Amino acid sequence: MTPKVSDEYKQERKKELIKAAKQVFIQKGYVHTSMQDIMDKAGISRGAFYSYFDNIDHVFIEVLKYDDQQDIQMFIMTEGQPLWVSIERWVKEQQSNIEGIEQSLLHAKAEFFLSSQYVKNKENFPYISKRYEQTIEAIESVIHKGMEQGEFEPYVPPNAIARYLISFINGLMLDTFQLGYDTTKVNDQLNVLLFTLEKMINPRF
Amino acid sequence: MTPKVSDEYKQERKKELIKAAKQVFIQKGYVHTSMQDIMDKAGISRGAFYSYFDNIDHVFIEVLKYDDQQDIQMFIMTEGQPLWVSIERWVKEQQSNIEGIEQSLLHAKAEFFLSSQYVKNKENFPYISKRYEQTIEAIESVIHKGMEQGEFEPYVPPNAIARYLISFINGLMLDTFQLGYDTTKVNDQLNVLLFTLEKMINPRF
DNA sequence: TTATAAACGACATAGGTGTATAATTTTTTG
DNA sequence: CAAAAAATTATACACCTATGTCGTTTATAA
Repeated sequence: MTPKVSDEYKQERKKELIKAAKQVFIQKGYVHTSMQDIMDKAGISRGAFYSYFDNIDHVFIEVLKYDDQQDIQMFIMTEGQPLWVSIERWVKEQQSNIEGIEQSLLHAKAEFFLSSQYVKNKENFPYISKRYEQTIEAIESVIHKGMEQGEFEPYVPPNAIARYLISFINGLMLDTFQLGYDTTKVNDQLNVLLFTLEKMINPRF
Repeated sequence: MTPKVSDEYKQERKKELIKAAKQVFIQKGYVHTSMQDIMDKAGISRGAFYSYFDNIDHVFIEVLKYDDQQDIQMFIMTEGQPLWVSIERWVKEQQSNIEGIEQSLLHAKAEFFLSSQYVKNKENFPYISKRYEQTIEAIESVIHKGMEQGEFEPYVPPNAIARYLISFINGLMLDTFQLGYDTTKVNDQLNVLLFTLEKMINPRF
C-alpha cells in the first residue's frame, strides 16, 4: 500500500515550480501572469499544478518567501567597521538592485501590493505586513546600535528615518519603471539620499 | 438632413463620461475597472461609449488630462513670500493629497504606470512622460529662482533634488496604499522630508 | 416625411479559472 | 514477478467575464 512518492520529491518539485513561477513573474509582472503561463513554463499540467497551489496569489506569496530567503543577509553588518560604512554599503546594494530591475521581482511585487486581493484583504496575507515591519525594525535597530555606541546622534526619530528610507527606495523603483534607469538618474538620487541620511543621522567619523 | 447634435453637446457628453470614468477609477483603481463598469456608471450603452473611446487606456488618459487640468496651480508661488515658505506649503499640500488618497486617482495612476500597455509601449503615450518632465522642471525652476535671488545655495544639483522629491512622494504613496495612512506615519515622514530639503537647499532666512 | 447621426444591445471571440474524471505512474503485496 | 491499490498527473469540461464589432432602432434636423 501507500505508493506515495517521497516527501523530498514533492518538496523538490514544488521548489522547481516556484522557480519557474518566479521567472514568469519577473518576465511578465504580476498582473499579466496567468496560471497557464506558469504551467507552460514549468511544463506541468493544470491538474498537477492545482494540487500544489490553490490560486495565483498563493503562488506569488510562495515565490515571495522563496525570494526573501535569498537575501536575508541584507542588513548583516560587517563587524569591526563603523556602522555608517555598512549603511553606505546597503545603499550601494540598492543601486545594483535597481540596475537589475528588469531581472528582479520588484515590478511584480509593486503590482501585487497595488492590484492583488491583498489590497482588499490584508488580514489574509499576514506574511506581507510582517515582512515590511521586519525591514523597518532591522534598519531602526542599526540606528539604535549606532546611538548606543556613540557613533550616531540623529536629529530625527530612528523609526521615522527607517520609514523614510523605505519610502524613498520604493519611490525610486517606481520612477525607474516609469522612465528607465538612466532617465531616472538613480545614481544622483542615491547620492542625494546618502547626503540626507548623513545629515539626519549625524555620524561622528 | 444631418440630424447631428451640436458639437458642444458632444463635448459636454464626453466630459460627463470622463467624470463618470474618473469616479469609477477612484473607486476600483485602474486594473479592476472594466469598460462595462464605466458604461454602467455613466448610464450609456456599449455602442455609444465605444464611439467616444477606443479602449480603456484611451479613457484613462483622458481622465488623467481632465484631472491634471484641475490642479495646474500646484506650484504657483505666492508673490512676495520667501520661496522656502512656498515649498513648505507644497509639502503640506502633498500631505492632504495623501490623507485623501482613497478619494483620489493616485492608486489608479500608480496601477496604470505599472500595469497598463504604457509599460510596454511608452512611445504611444507621449502625454505621460511629458507630464513627468514638466513636474520636474517646475520644481527645478523654483530652486533655480531661489538661487538667483540669493535665497538658496544648494549643496546638490537642483535637478537631482527635484527628482528626489518626486521619488520620495511616490514612495510615500505606495507605502500608504500598502499600510494605510496611520501606520505609514505620513506626517513624520514628511517632516523628515522637510528636514532633508532644508539641508540640501540651504535657505538663508 | 425622410435622411442620417447617434445610441442601443446582441453577438462572436477570446482567455482565464477551478474541477471532475480519466490515464498513468509508482509502490506494495501476494 | 505480477498485479492491485494508491498517489500523482493529464485532459477535457463547464463556467465566467471581458472585449470590440455590427446590424438595428431611435430621434432629430431639414
